[in-house]
Amino acid sequence: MTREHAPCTPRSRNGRDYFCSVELALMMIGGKWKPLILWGLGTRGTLRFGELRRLLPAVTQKMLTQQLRELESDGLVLREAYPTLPPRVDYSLTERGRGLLPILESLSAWARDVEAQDQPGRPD
Amino acid sequence: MTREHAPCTPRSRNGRDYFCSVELALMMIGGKWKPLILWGLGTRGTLRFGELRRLLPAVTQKMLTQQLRELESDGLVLREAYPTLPPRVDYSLTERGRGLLPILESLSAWARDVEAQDQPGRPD
DNA sequence: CTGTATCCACTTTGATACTG
DNA sequence: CAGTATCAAAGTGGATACAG
Repeated sequence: MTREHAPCTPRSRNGRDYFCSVELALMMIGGKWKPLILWGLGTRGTLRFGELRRLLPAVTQKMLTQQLRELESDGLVLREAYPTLPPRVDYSLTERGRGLLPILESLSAWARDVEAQDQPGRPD
Repeated sequence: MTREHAPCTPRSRNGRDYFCSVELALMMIGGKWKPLILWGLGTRGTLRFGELRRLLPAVTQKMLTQQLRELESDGLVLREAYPTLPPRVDYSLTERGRGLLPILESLSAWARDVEAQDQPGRPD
């Protein structure tokens, strides 16, 4: 690590301040349910709102809507609404969102190592 | 993405529930100032408490102590206290903490792409 | 079916003062 | 120097009811 990869200059996005790019990334994926949502959309592809709800029963409707809105406004998730009756809304990952998946997998692998170290003899 | 890399089985750590390993990782690095602290220790090596304070002036003393305690109890940061007068405490990354650095760099690179796309003509 | 709106509990963060 | 204690402010999440 000879170069400075993440300059710590104060910046701001949507009114929230941050100092390094890692913080920005965490602002976008750090919501309580966002990793789960991203993972769901990443592994299953396009999902309707109701399908997401059934996939993540622990998430209340309010939070699911809210987190999806934030993911959408950060350009990670694409929302496509069809003004039919009853209404139908499809959610999927954008290119930007898909670019995050390999990193989430690395994070996941790292965390699974941590779990394995903390609880030896319970490899899965 | 043909395999399921992060099984979404409910688990718990320190009394907090989570469902996938990515969430666990976010629990450990998702604190408001943790990325900054990890980055500081990653790029500068061992730092005393006061050096960290000067490096991160925006972080209050209370928060710095608190986040360091959590990083320590998650095994990411090593705390070495010398009972001298005045007291002296050194902080550094553990092996586990260092394992996170390449991933933080990927996250950082991804976020800088996002910044570049959002604000064309301001590459840095 | 896919949302909003409201209210409340809980948690997190900050400001300030004090200590070994 | 490196904290701890306390209180107040702000943010977050959940339950419930209602709407197009």
